[in-house]
Amino acid sequence: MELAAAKLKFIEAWGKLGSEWGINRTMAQVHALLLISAEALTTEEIMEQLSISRGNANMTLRDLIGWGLIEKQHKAGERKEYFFADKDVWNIARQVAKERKKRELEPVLKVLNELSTVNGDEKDPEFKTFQKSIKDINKLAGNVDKTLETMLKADESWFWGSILKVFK
Amino acid sequence: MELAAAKLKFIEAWGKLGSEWGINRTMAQVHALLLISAEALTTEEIMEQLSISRGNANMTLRDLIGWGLIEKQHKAGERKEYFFADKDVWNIARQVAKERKKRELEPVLKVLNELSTVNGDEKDPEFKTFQKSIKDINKLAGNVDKTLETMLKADESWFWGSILKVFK
DNA sequence: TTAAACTTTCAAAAATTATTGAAACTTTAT
DNA sequence: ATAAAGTTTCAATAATTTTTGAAAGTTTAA
Repeated sequence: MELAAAKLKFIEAWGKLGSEWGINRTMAQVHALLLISAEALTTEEIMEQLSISRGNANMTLRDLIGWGLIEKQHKAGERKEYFFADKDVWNIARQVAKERKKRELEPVLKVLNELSTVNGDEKDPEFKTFQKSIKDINKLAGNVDKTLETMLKADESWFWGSILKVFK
Repeated sequence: MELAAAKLKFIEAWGKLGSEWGINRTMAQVHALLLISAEALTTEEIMEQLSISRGNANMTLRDLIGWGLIEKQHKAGERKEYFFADKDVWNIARQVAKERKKRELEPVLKVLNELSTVNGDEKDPEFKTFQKSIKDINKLAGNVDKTLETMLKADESWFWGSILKVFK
């Protein structure tokens, strides 16, 4: 396979994975494009390579900056803005984990904690079932949260080394 | 808060989380409803409690069975089908992990492996960048895959015990 | 059989989400 | 000042995803 074809295939696969996990397809594709580009790209170049409009490109780039996955770059003597992606895959994973934890896991943990204080008739099977499910989900979510917390601070080789060694 | 209000709140929160993670909101809500119900419910009851149509309820229940999260139950001397959810939260987590691994992670790993065999000019920065990103993502995805593989076979307390002990 | 009870299907409609593109805005150089 | 270069906004449109509901299908009991 040619490099050009391989790039397209990667961009497509990354976009599909993103959309399956609740990340806008275009956003995942722009990220993929920048991730495999040696050079920073302009909005024009991104628009052209992915056949998307200026408005879409602009909003998507803004979102990616908001996710901490790409940055603007200014080249000396040039008006245009260039964009480049952090190429460190472990940083990317941590950044995504950090944002999704904050935006999605934490609000749910908050609700679960509220719901675990609800009290009712201990003899009512409906109440008991509710209480147990909430408690169990809360425990699981708490463990996920702690693991993510560790991941956010950890060095890649230490993190996987520790996990995979235990699991052998 | 009343049990009834708490149930609604949980169903809403679970639906929202699902939709943020690429799972149809209604499917997550039906799952939530069955998870906190002590008794198995009929299609009628689910339709009524969530205000959804018969067609939607039927398709969603079929999907949930496909994900291995709920089962049909037949009560002696009754025509109607009842549905109930596995209440073991660790089983649920493993079942979701298993399905998403199969449906989403594995196809991506396949593409990444193909892409890591692409060859090109070792002096071309574009090629080098592509190659390195693919290699790094592949390694990360492989580690995630191994961890999920362990999780699928593991007992809950052993799994979290091992992880959280290492992380202290 | 047949008819009532129940389940499934799927084309059409509704709802949601993503994208466009042109106008407004900002910055820089002269 | 002003005009060119570049960026941002957002209402309108398009694409996608979800839901409906009625018809077709199935099962059971009499």
